[in-house]
Amino acid sequence: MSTAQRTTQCTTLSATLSATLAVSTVIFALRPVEKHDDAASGVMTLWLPLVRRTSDPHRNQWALPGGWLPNHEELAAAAARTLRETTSLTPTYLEQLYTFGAIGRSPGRRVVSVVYWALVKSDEAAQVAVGDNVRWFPADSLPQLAFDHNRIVEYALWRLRTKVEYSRIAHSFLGETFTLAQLREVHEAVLHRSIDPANFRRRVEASGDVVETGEFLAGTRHRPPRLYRFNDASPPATPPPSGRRPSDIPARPHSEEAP
Amino acid sequence: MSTAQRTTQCTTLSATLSATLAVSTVIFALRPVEKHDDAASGVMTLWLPLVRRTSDPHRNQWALPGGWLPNHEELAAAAARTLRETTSLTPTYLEQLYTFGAIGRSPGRRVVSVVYWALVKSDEAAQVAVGDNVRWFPADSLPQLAFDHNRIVEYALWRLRTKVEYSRIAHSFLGETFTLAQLREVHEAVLHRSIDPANFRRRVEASGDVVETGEFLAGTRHRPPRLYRFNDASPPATPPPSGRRPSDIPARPHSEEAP
DNA sequence: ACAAAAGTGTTCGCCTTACACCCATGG
DNA sequence: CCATGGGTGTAAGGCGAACACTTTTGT
Repeated sequence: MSTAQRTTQCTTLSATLSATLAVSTVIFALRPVEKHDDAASGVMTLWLPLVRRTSDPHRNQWALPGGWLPNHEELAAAAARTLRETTSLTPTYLEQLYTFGAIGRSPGRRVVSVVYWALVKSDEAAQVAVGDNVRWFPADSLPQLAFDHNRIVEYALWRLRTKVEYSRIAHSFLGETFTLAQLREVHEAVLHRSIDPANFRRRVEASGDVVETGEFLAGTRHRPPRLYRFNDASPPATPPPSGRRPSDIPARPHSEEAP
Repeated sequence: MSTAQRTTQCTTLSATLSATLAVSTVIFALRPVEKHDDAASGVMTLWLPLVRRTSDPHRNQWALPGGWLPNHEELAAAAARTLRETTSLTPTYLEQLYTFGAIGRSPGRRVVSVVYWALVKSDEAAQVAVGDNVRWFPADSLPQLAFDHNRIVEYALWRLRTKVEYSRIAHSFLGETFTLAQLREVHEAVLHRSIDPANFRRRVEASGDVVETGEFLAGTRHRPPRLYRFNDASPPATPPPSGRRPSDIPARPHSEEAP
């Protein structure tokens, strides 16, 4: 096949079908809420990092990290890569959220965005180099974002809040070991309401999602709390296309792609 | 911009990024299960229509209805159209399921498929013209399908079964009015297990999702059952990006696209 | 000793389940 | 009048919400 032929075919394809494919990610982390005087209070809330656009549709507006999908890269891998390149974060949780493809969503050409959502640990989030083009925003009070990104974040927030109640994704915000109070803080920050410590303890212990380490956390102002660890053996209760159903199909390593 | 320039740019785009975008749909309907002698028993089960591929990757294998995404057509509209063109069905429910884009899923070029799932009413499903290239299959025992379509159907089935328990999509299988026994049949067929009629009645009545019509269904072998109607005023309890959250954002007519 | 957080016990009300029972109609 | 599905009553078990209470540490 000559170059001319290939080029012609491409023109046809691109004119009649073929919108441009992009991948974006909504990243959530828990960070201490700021006081007026830039001191940090102990209370944690949901934040997300945004990047400032440097090119033209919506130049200078804040937007979700993302980029075009390279032909040779898996969807989830592209999400993880663009996320790392723009914010230098590594997610502990990454799942496809939704695909946005309405015709008018990007001025000019048709763009279809496969959007992922990610959770990162608090300590890692603290190390992000913020600058003129990357900044954290409180998830509940965002400025006006580029494209339809406000709606996307809103949907991702809803997804996070509903999913935290029936799955164990809250662990993704925490380190290897944690106290039940810390785990409760995560739930309280995500759902932003207070939770009865006694009932929370019993619910979590009964779920089998955590196991005692035997260790205690030292250095607290008062009685030292037990440290727990995530229980890898308990069932996921959720199957986005690779979090497989119990039976049949052989699981594949680490991606959520079905072939 | 000259034609040459445009063509060159296109070649670049298509070589480095831009996979091809497709839309497919998993369609579910309830149909009476077949007996060995081709008589129909009264029991209903889940079926889905598949089309036989006529072109080359996986030629002659069964596959989900679908097609390439035209540049000027909304995602959901493309799903509804390809579904109508291949099976002449009109869905009463249509929702985005997931986007499958793994590199090896289609031999040759990279294809990213935005997959929808749909429900159609039983009486309409009965009128589908089956032929050599369109046929109904029981959802639980499919042949080997083209591409990754077996996995896609498996995921759609899981989605249907979990969603039927907390939302009112079961109504989408039924007509304008229905008896509680018919509604229960839908649940039983989807979940394939029997449900206590007494408890089911109370649960549904308490949910507020249905209202009595005052009419009764005549012509049954025994006591005539009440007819109910779907209650449009009760809350959706579910928000794929347009099934909006209670508050803030103005609802948009009928599509699930966020702009 | 006292404040404050860790952790335990107990009660209440709601919802689901199981199952016994009555009701209405066609044959 | 009786078989069959429509429809009602009721009691037991599970689970979350509320809240009183005990335990253990640092200061």
